[in-house]
Amino acid sequence: MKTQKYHHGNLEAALLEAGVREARISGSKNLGVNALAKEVSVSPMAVYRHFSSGEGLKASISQQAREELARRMIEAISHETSVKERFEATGRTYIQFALNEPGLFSVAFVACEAPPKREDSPSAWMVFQDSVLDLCNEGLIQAAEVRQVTDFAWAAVHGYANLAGGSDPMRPKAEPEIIEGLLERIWFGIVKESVEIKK
Amino acid sequence: MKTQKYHHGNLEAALLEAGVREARISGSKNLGVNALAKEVSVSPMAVYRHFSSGEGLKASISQQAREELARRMIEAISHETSVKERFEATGRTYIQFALNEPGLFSVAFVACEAPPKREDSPSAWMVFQDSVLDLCNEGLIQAAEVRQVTDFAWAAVHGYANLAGGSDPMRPKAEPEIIEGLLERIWFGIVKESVEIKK
DNA sequence: TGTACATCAGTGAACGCGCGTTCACTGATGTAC
DNA sequence: TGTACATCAGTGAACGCGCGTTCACTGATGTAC
Repeated sequence: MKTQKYHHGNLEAALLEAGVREARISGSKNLGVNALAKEVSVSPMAVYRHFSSGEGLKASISQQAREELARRMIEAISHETSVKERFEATGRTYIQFALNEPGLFSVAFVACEAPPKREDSPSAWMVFQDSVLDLCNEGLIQAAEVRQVTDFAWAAVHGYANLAGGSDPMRPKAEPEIIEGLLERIWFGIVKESVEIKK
Repeated sequence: MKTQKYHHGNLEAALLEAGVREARISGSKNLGVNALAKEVSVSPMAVYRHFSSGEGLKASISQQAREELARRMIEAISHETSVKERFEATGRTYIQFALNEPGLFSVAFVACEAPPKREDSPSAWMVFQDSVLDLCNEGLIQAAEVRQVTDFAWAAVHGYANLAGGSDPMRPKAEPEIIEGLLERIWFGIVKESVEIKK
């Protein structure tokens, strides 16, 4: 890892690593070309061997953050069995990610003027959608509702994560029972029936 | 308005006006001290007579954007009669504001290191909360649920506004029926019962 | 197996620019007497 | 009603800094023959 020879260093990975490390600490503040080049002890120009522009670099770091989120969601899902629990685990993990890693979360959804070099893998959106498709397979929602349900649940979780992790004095409290209450209300919005009736 | 004399101009208002104008066009990109001072044909130092720092100026412009949002929500509410319609009008207006004024919306919730000089007036959050309190007065929700419901509905609407107004290729479609579907699902999450049963 | 050479992946210095902020200073306004 | 003077609200130039990007160049690697 420390073998920073003149040549043949895995500079791209090192830049992304440094970017993620910086993102954790201070969000999207210090993700510039010169700053990160200095961080990995490299000339600024070297960055352009691997990224088309500073925006491209930022976009790839943002992607790293999203993929980390996706991995945590996948990990959380693996511990649950019922489709409802699996679905709620994705939302809970999403919110916890935003609260535990505010810098990384803000970078994950920062606006970039350039696209990343490849598609997200794993993709947090796909993980979310898959858990909705599972609800569909179980007959809890109809196939035609999949897109609507995904958008609704994603929006509610994403909005809560943004607001609770923000600095507004009126922001929602980030307490477990509040989060569970939110997930419960999302569930009502998904199945459109009260749980008691469903049972 | 054009009386830009040496002295006695309402520079503070002019700066905020220019900031809002710039925010509409390009979000939070060009809200710096030097840029806005130049925009209103004034020396940069003059800005510091009215704002403690560049961050303070940005915070006040952000506040202007939030207050504009709040005014539109109030206006929309005034056309509705039933509490449900009034509530949904706030959410619909919030989303439409984000879609029609993406720059202003992003500035409204941009992170600022300094607080604004006064409280929001009108406050979008208060408008939202008031419409939830109306639901409570009508007996549709319990008093103890007010905070939970406000957080849930605010999160869902805010998240949808952020995602739909973003640049992600997987973002929700910004079509009326999608938005109405979202508002309907939020309503289920609020009352926790299907509408048919309620009637 | 050795060598010539193209290519790759970096160096190091510099550019123009806009940023937030500060300096000493000044023209206009308001007020006390 | 006039005047002296404090205060207010600006000017204009400059600072140090970090930004994205570009220049010509070079050390290391890989490959054809």
